[in-house]
Amino acid sequence: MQRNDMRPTEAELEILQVLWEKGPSPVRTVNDELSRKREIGYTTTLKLMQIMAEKGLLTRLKEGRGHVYSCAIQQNDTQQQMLDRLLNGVFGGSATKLVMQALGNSKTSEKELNEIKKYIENLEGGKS
Amino acid sequence: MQRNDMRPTEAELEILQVLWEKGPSPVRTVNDELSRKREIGYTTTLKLMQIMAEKGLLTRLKEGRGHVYSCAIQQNDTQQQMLDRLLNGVFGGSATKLVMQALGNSKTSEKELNEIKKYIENLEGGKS
DNA sequence: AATAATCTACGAAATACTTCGTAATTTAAA
DNA sequence: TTTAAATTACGAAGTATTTCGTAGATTATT
Repeated sequence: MQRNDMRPTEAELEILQVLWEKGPSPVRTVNDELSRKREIGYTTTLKLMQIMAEKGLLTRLKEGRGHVYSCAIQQNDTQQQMLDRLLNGVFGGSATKLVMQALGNSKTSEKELNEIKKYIENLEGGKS
Repeated sequence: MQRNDMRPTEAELEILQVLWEKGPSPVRTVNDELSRKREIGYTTTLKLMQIMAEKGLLTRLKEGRGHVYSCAIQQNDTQQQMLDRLLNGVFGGSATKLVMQALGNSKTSEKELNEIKKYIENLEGGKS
């Protein structure tokens, strides 16, 4: 399994997002995607991705004229890790507090709220 | 109200945590607290807190030989802001996904799960 | 008042993160 | 095969963050 203490930076996260969504892609694709949100030079994206490959956040394969990059870390693992960080760093470790705040100030639909309720009941079942 | 787009850094967050928990405190107290977790020089903490005061994250009052610092931003606001950031940055904006992940991999007690369920039902009531 | 202890102000080094220019390389097109 | 287009490698500048040393000021002790 991948090293677990990786803390992607803000910029790295943007790139991971694209790759998680679009799957393995060349720099060009990632850069195009990032450019839709903000101005960013091609070589900036390239450099970031090269560094991420060195760090082990991405892997890459030669493909035609350039490379195709893939995420080396799971989206789930990253989510969990960053969640833990927020939980301990800002919510004093209370998942309850975090969950309530997340649901309170967000436009979560009734349907989704119901799903969550079911999910909780499932958890409760598993514990008893 | 306080500016809403403040992004405390990691180190700043540590300090805010202490002040939120202990209330207004001098540098010495904050530094002692931080030192329990990791090695950090007094002047490092001092400098950080001075910068935070400049930025408007903290306020301070002369008190005896030194100063007493207080948080200028609410814990709630900060929690919400960082939650939003995580939500959009890593969970694609889906509070549901985030909540499930938070509950899934954490040792939330049955009692707490129940509280959350009630909280959700309350939300549902408010929406209909 | 002299000495010691504590705190502040200031500057600057050390580190981490982001950005991009340029030159070299590779591939495709003319 | 020459030219053009795309990609890479590399270095380095720019910015933000974290760290701390030193000198000076303030307060408490002797």
